[in-house]
Amino acid sequence: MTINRTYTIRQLTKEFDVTARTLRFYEDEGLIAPERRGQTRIYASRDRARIILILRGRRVGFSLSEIREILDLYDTHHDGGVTQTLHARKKFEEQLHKLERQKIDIEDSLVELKRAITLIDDAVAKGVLSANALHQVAAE
Amino acid sequence: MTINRTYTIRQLTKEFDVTARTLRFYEDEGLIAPERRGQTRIYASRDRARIILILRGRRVGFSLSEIREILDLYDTHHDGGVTQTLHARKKFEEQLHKLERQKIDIEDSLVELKRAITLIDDAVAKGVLSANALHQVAAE
DNA sequence: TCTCTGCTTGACGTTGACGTAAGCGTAAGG
DNA sequence: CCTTACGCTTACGTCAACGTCAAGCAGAGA
Repeated sequence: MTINRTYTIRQLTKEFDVTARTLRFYEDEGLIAPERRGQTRIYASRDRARIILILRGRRVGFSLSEIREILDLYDTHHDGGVTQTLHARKKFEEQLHKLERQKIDIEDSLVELKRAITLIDDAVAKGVLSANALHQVAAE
Repeated sequence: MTINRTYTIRQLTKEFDVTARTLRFYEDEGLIAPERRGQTRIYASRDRARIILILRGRRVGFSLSEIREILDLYDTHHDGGVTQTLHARKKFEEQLHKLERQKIDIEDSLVELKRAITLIDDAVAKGVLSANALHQVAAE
């Protein structure tokens, strides 16, 4: 079962290192929907889980509207018909491919950065800074 | 040796699917510096290589100023002293760590998306759409 | 009671990364 | 010679994702 804790806005801002403005903004944008005790927001575990997804989505380069789409899919595809569900499947696959392409980009960049670093290390070790060798990395 | 072709702005926009405005903007921002024949920009292989780096950097979530920093490092660290060079090494490592963190985020997201898709497939195969099972994915 | 702390709702400001439109130059083809 | 294609600069516009006030309520403690 899901843990049924609740959280204040402050607790979440500290846990995830975001501002309260950000969380309220995500609410305005329909990404989360905490309950209210009077005026004050009361975040449940569900909201917290969504925030985790939002922030990770943000880190991997999804826009908020893309993230909202994914969250909506998790929420609503199961009460739609088969058509809705297959639409959801298609959207999930799109995101999947986007991330796979991005993973390749990252791996390529990692290789390049590591090469640059070893070249620097070699150069420093020998006391020689080879301009040509370093330029190779950038030009390839 | 580096190939010594040149390119018009149009050729590059088509090759990389960006607008001319974008390339001119990158020039204003100091990311590239094509030569001129009169007013007209003439891009060399060097510029093209930089554009590839810029676009890949963009895709993995670097800001243009971060990208400029990296490009500057490739350009200038070898005529600075050892201090400059070690500063460059440090910057490279920072980018490296950022990308490694991002790679983990992406792999996690990939796992999640794949799970969501197989759950959908299973549900559709059985003709049963389990709301609980799907909600698990979002809440974990 | 006063004040402090935390939370709220507007609403305007900011930054990055371009888009878009105006207005002009130039070279080739019909 | 006129249009079409491509290129240029200048400059204002836009959109996302918040930041930054301003002004106010609610409860807890001195």
